[in-house]
Amino acid sequence: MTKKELILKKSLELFSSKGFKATSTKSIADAAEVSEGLIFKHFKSKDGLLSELLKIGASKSTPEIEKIKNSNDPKDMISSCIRLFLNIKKEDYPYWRLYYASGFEDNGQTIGLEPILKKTVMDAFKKLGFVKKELEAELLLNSLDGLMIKMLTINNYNPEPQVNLILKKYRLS
Amino acid sequence: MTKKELILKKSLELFSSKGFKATSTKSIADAAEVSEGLIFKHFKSKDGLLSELLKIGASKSTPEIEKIKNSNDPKDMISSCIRLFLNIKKEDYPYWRLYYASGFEDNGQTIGLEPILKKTVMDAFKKLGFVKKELEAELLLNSLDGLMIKMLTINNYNPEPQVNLILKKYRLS
DNA sequence: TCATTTAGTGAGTAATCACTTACTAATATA
DNA sequence: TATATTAGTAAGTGATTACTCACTAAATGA
Repeated sequence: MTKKELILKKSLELFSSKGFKATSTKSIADAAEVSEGLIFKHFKSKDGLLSELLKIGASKSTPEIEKIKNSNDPKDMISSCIRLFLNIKKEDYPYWRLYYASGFEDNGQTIGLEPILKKTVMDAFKKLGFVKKELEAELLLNSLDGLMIKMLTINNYNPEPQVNLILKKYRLS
Repeated sequence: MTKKELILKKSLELFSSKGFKATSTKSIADAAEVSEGLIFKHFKSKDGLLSELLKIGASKSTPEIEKIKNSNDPKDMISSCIRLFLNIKKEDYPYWRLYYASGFEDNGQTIGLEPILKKTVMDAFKKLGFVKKELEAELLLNSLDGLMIKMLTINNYNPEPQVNLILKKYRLS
């Protein structure tokens, strides 16, 4: 692992556990066992380091989300939205925690899965003949966001029972 | 309004919008137009100020939650849990935002309504003959938490359509 | 009335903050 | 091989941090 990768790894850990503001560049340098200056050589600023992390995190989930979007059977699509959570690797939790936490900050964009999946889920509900497709899509994504937050904040939380219950509610299991 | 109350008011605004760590005691003093020292006279430390705010916030929601807990008809109980959101005053949003955001920090306790309402909702589902009462309670509270987060992070978000949809799903409207 | 507590201030404090600079060592490229 | 770029560091920088201290003014209570 290069020193640059070490900085990314340790800063992700610290940002996602202690918070962005509460993590000093010195504490990152100490954790990664590099000089503080190197952080600024590679990422220009603390904010630059954060956005690099968010970019990496986004790129990790993009392929799976694209796969969902390209599904043409609406039942499959909704089902894989719900199952999405089961496939998130433990090692990627910090990225998601960073993403969700940033929604609570100043100028934070909309939180959660809604901006990513709302249109997709709405289309699927429409194809399935739901009348209030927008409300239904929102309800599903709100439930999934609530579940996601439990996964991210409770240690060793197992989302599978909830996932199965939701699948059952939508008659998809 | 006393200067102490002014400190509480302004710090609540700043903590809930910029975040606790990102808000300096000087910026609070400036906003409240008092000397920085006065903050420490009244609250001993920045952490002391935060916990005072969380205490006040909790005391604001306690009466309503107690009322829900004391309801003996399970349908009423679940229905008023869901309706709870409609009664939260806009002026109290910053308290809730503080509460939810703190769940994302280190050592943050469990997030959301679960620790407050899970037992109550579980009992209600049991009385209504639900088999998987725990899972059902969790699902409902997850949905409500997801909704709550939208309310807290999206400006002028109106929760009423979602509340009505959820009530309908549980045949309570 | 007089002593004590409380409210409030302004000018500090050491520590920490994000970031810079001047520099060396390694590596790539012509 | 000569040159330029990159990786990396140690020691700073001024600004800001939470917090303290010595002090005054006002309120309170016996």
